[in-house]
Order: sequence, then structure tokens, then C-alpha cells
Amino acid sequence: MRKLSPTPFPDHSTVLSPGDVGTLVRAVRTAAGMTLEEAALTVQVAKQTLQNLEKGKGTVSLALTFKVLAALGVRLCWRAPEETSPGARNKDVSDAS
Amino acid sequence: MRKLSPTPFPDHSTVLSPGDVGTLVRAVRTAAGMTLEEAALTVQVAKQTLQNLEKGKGTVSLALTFKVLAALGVRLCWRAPEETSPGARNKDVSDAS
DNA sequence: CTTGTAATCCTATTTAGGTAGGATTATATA
DNA sequence: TATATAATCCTACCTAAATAGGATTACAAG
Repeated sequence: MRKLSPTPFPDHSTVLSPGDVGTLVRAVRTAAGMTLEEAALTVQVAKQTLQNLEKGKGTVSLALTFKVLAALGVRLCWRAPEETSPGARNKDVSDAS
Repeated sequence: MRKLSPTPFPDHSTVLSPGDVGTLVRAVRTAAGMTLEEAALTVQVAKQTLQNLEKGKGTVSLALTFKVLAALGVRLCWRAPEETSPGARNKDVSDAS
């Protein structure tokens, strides 16, 4: 029985690229002890697609992405722009970077 | 000169569906006083695509989505699963809904 | 009401995503 | 080293995304 080597979680909490999503997804999946194919079956998405997502290819659709994130129990949250223009709102969530 | 009616920001900070992304993008865009076509030009994406994004169609790709979010100055962050399985990491942010 | 403009909707074309299936490579353990 | 299995890579097919362009509708202000 081969052991799944868990990949590290991102060091920061920000998610601002497909690559960040991929790192996150992979970390959660491996932490849960699921193989790529297992996860693909669970989430009901092609293993190739899941791999593309984990590899940070920005080709995956939003629908698929949220489907995967939901299945893995990952939640995203937003932060408004610094000071784009007067009237901009902001919700602090303990910044990291 | 017609006034742009700003759409409200989401009431919650979580982003767990294409619809949430759309609401967010539209709120930021209108808050910045940009028209849909203006924004499309700025971000360099077809106005139809931007509209699909704002309308919550999950068809838009991750790459396009982050391109738009970056251009609008919106940042996303993640929260690990509550207690998916033993060994899972957790970052408490006291969420409920 | 009229006018200017933003948003929505529509169509066609091109490109790329999503998928299944299998082959190949890497790697953890015995 | 041998072996089992996870991960990566590859091919091909079909559907859908992304786009440009224009028409239509909604709407705020004069």
C-alpha cells in the first residue's frame, strides 16, 4: 500500500491565480488521503480535468472549480479593492501577504 | 449623461458559487463607475464574456475570472474545511451561514 | 416625450474545454 | 530490486467557451 505524500498548503491565504487554486485543491485532497482518481470520482469530474485544475491551468471553468472546492469543503472569501475609488467598501479578514 | 446605478455588494464575504463571483464583480465595477463595455476593454475580455461572468454563468474559465478580478482589484482568500477528516487543517474565522 | 447611452440579447465562427481510455513514468514500501 | 499504485502524459472526439458584430431593450436625465 503506497502512502500518499501530502502536499503543503499555501503559505498565504490569498487566492489570486489558477495556480493558487491548484495548490490549494491538491493540498486539501492529499490531506484528506484521496488519490486523484478517487477525488475525481467523488467530485464527478474527469481525472484529467481535476489534474488540470491542480496544475494551475486556468482553463477550468468556474462551475467545475466551485464544484471541486465544495466537494473538498473549501470556502473562498473576498476582499474589496484597497482604494479603487471613493465609496469602496472593505471587509477585513486578517491579512497575510 | 446617464448615471450608472451601482449594484449592492454581497452581504456576506464568502464566495462559493459563480453567482457570488458575478455579484461581486458587478458591484465593484459599478462602484468604480465603469460601464460593462468600458470594463471589458480595460480587462481585455469580450463584453459578452464579462456579462456572462457577472450573470453568474459558471462557464467562464478560471484564467479569465482572475484576470477580471485582478483588474478590478478584488482579492480572494481561502478557508480550510471545518473537519472534513482527521488530519485536516483548520483556520477558524467563525462563519455560520 | 425625447434622447443618449447602458445593458441585454442574438447569431455565427473559431478556439478551447471536458471527457474517456489507455500508455507511460515516478515513487513509496516490502 | 521488484512490485504495486499514484501521478503524469497522450490521443481523439464532442461539446461548449470566447469572441466580434450588431440589434434590441431598458432606463435615466433633459
